[in-house]
Amino acid sequence: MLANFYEQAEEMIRHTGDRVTSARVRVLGILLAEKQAISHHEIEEHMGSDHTPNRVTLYRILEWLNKKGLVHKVISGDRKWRFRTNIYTGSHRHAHFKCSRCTTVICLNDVKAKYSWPLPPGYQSQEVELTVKGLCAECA
Amino acid sequence: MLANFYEQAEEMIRHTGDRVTSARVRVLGILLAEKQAISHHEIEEHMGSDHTPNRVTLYRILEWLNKKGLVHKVISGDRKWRFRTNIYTGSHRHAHFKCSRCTTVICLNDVKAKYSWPLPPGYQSQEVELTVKGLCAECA
DNA sequence: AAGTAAACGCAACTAAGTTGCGTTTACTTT
DNA sequence: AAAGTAAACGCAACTTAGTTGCGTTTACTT
Repeated sequence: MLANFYEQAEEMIRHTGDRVTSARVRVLGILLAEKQAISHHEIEEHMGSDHTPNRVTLYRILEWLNKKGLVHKVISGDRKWRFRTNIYTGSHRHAHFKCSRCTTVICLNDVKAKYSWPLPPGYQSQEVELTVKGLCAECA
Repeated sequence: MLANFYEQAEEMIRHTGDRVTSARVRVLGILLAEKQAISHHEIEEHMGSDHTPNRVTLYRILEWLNKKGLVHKVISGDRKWRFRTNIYTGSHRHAHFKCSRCTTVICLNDVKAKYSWPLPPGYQSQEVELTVKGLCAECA
């Protein structure tokens, strides 16, 4: 199962023209398998503690994936960046829901259609970071 | 000018029933005078370096103001909390715009009306944190 | 197979925010 | 007005996310 994601990840990374390293493949593979936006720390947990890349390397890989458009970053109330592949969304413009009790984060893809913000004249929107906080179905 | 804000701040704080301390009055006064959401650090700069309260105290005051509903917190991409009085908005549900070049933050009050998020069944929304990032009129 | 620049790992650092605890102070009681 | 008290405060030490510099390794090129 996961192997498929690794293959896909390798393909995507090769396609960027930059180097295909095992760490990049594994990180992107994990993010492809995961449907949620997950944190740096959660990614580390998904890799066997044996061959987890160095913390700094992981940050650099995530930053690189973001720069290449394979992944996007979401900030939420706990001051942590979370990462999610762009493959299912195709756009940066969508929201996340974070349960204040169980802290699970889900993506609110439906919101995408609603982004017609009335920005002041002359303003240009590049990216939208949104977190709706509340209680999920299980915790409500 | 600022004196008016301090008076108003004192009135608001007294109204909570909790203690009226000079630090609370000054912090809230600054936030009332400021139209933007500003960071902890920016608040410190607004106070004379002479009588700035301790960093920890400032955090605690801001947390208290938030708990009392006089202020709300906004997170944005730089992982910093920013604070803004609720007096002009009356609701937590509004967005902020942050210019990626000059880093100025403004409030997008008009967005308020648009919050009819299609949350999954059973989910309850408590708070919305949204930052639209892009270029403001001067930097575009 | 050798060369090279891009990735990586390590150590040390920064910056935001938190915790514990002893001291001060706004308010209450007398 | 003076004394008592719990809430605020200040200090020091800590935590956690993320960054920087630099020497070493490795994916790709020739």
